[in-house]
Amino acid sequence: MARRAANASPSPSDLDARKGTILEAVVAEHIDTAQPVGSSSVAHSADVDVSPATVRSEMVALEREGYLAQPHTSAGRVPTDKGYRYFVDHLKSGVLSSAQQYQVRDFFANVRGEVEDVLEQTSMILSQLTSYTSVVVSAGHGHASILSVQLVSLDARHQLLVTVFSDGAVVKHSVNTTFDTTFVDAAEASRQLNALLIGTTLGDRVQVPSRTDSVATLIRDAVSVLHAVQPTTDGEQVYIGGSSRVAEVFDGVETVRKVLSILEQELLVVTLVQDILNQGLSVAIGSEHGYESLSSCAVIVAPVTVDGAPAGAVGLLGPTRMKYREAIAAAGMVAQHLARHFGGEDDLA
Amino acid sequence: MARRAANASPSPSDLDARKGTILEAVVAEHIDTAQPVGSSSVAHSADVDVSPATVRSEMVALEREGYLAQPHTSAGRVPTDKGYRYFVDHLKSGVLSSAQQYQVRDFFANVRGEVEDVLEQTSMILSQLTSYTSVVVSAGHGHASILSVQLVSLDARHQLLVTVFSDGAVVKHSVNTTFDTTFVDAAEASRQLNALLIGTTLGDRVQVPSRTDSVATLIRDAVSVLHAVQPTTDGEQVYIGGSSRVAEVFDGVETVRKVLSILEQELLVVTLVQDILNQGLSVAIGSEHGYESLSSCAVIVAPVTVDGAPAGAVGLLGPTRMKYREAIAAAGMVAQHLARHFGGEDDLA
DNA sequence: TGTTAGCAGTCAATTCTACTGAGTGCCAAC
DNA sequence: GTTGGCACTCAGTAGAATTGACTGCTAACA
Repeated sequence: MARRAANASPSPSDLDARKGTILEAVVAEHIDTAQPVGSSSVAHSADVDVSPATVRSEMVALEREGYLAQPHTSAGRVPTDKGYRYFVDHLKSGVLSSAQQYQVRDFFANVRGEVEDVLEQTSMILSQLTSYTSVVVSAGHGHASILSVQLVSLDARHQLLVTVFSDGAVVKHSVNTTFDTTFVDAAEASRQLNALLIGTTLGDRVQVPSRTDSVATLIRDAVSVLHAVQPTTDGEQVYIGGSSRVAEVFDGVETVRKVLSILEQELLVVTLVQDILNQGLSVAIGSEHGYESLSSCAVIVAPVTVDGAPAGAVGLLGPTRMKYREAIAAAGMVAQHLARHFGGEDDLA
Repeated sequence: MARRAANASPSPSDLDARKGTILEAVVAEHIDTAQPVGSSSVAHSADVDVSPATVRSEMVALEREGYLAQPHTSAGRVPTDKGYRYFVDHLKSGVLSSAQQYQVRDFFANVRGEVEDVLEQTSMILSQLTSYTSVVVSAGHGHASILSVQLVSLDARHQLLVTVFSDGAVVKHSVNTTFDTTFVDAAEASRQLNALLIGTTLGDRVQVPSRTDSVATLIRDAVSVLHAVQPTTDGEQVYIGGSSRVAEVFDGVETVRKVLSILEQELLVVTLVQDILNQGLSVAIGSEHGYESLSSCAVIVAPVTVDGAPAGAVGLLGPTRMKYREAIAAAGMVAQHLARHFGGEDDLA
């Protein structure tokens, strides 16, 4: 896969072959064992055939260049974020085990129900597949056009504005008035709102009636409520799967707490995923994403594109020493299946 | 508050005054310190004025009767679930600090937005107030009547059925057909569905047309999709606040994982809360609720009643050694404000 | 010049031991 | 029935000794 980071350091940061091999061996072993890696185990690893002493001198160099770090003098080396970055950038693309592939295919072949349910279940299966916490983000309907709007009266002063978008999203907004509204007025407002809004997107400005009668006021209120999108979001949904994995995968109560606390804030998660995609990355390691409290995490994202338009993303959140190969493969495969699932193919539900 | 458990043991399990005082002192101190409690600290506590030796002999009795347990020979005593139960049953009702009361009042005075948002924020504030994980459950719309149904065409074979309930809930269902549907047919089906369903509840059976034309088929499909409620749920929503608290409040990775894993399963949480309410309890301690993996948890629930009908519940989840007095008071106060917020009072949003 | 073996040194982690002190149960005196 | 006192238990801790997994350095080697 060997995705190059768009924001990679000016020099291509390519190490000579032997240093590269050694670094990769260190990272691979550290991911496996979670322990500092010593020179001898690297020297005995498959791709390296120099003595421990040579490995040691190379490690000194790698440490000086910032790829490795030493917890204390008499310990082995541990990769830094930069070390992981090199590793990920030079990763050969992986594939899932056939059992896992089967599981994904089987899931998408049989999944039924509303979009929301599918995304939620997708998130669960992705987490199950990787044993990391997964995140599925669906794009907002900011660019979807309106198919229908309807005002439903709850009582004389409370209306419910129900809007249906071309992407199948249904959104409700309360419209409260300071005057009583008759059913007739509500129906008339509904009719005019439809005429006004169908085919527009939330970004389009529309010409609202300036009259002062109750129907016109109702229409103005409804449009303004509808268009009052949050500055930070336009209806993205987040589905988090396997948040309990956080407790398994990270060590230290404080880390677990921090990560959970981030996951609680859905807006933050959306922003995080979009930031990473905007940086052109597919993996953000440690401090790369700029979220202080996720500095011991790596985030993998795979965009989901339906009919050429971005439709969301799937992500995985794990420790920096996560199994990148498998996780990237899983996220990629799920993203692809998700895209196909929502792309033209008719689902038989 | 001194709520008696509906399922309390046959005998009212009332200890003589001194035993009771001692037990309460043990529980109170254990809640405070998380440490086994010894005879001397109990003897020196405010409400007890006998010597440590006497306390010891009473403790032996309390242990024999199952209220206390000893982690090991030379340690103090720790309350059992039964001990906590006694403590909770004899708890005097507490009140929140005035700062906390102010916070709740202020919150409910200023909160705006859709029901869902209010509930979500309520859950957050309750968690913040108590530093436990909070759960807010809204009742399903199984008993709400239908205000409006509308079929919106996504394309020739995919319709969206949008249903508005009298409680303000909006629900969508996909209706997919194997034949092409014209806009005219969809509109006609929509009209007839309205005539058929408005005023009914999901429990009511309705007479669907038996004709075989496309409009009638569409109507039948729509009604069956709508009425195909899950056997286990009828649209309850769960809002969980402060799940990151789990990491602070429980010790042991495994416990944290188990609890998070329960919280991930929203259906389970709804069932749990309803089970507890059905048992007539307001607090379920340890094994009382029958969920194996929550055996080290206590759950506090307070029902929310709007206009005489159950409208949901708020809950708190903490370790068995939680601060019951404060937590019960907080849950109670929030439940009450929530009821008032949705009961008749006009919100000015 | 780059690679290697060997060696001395470092330091976290482990193990062992001894000790401390909180807490008990029991008993005899009140 | 209550209490003080005493012997006993045992988890937790602190300190010392040991281990062993590393390193960096240096001298020999190809």
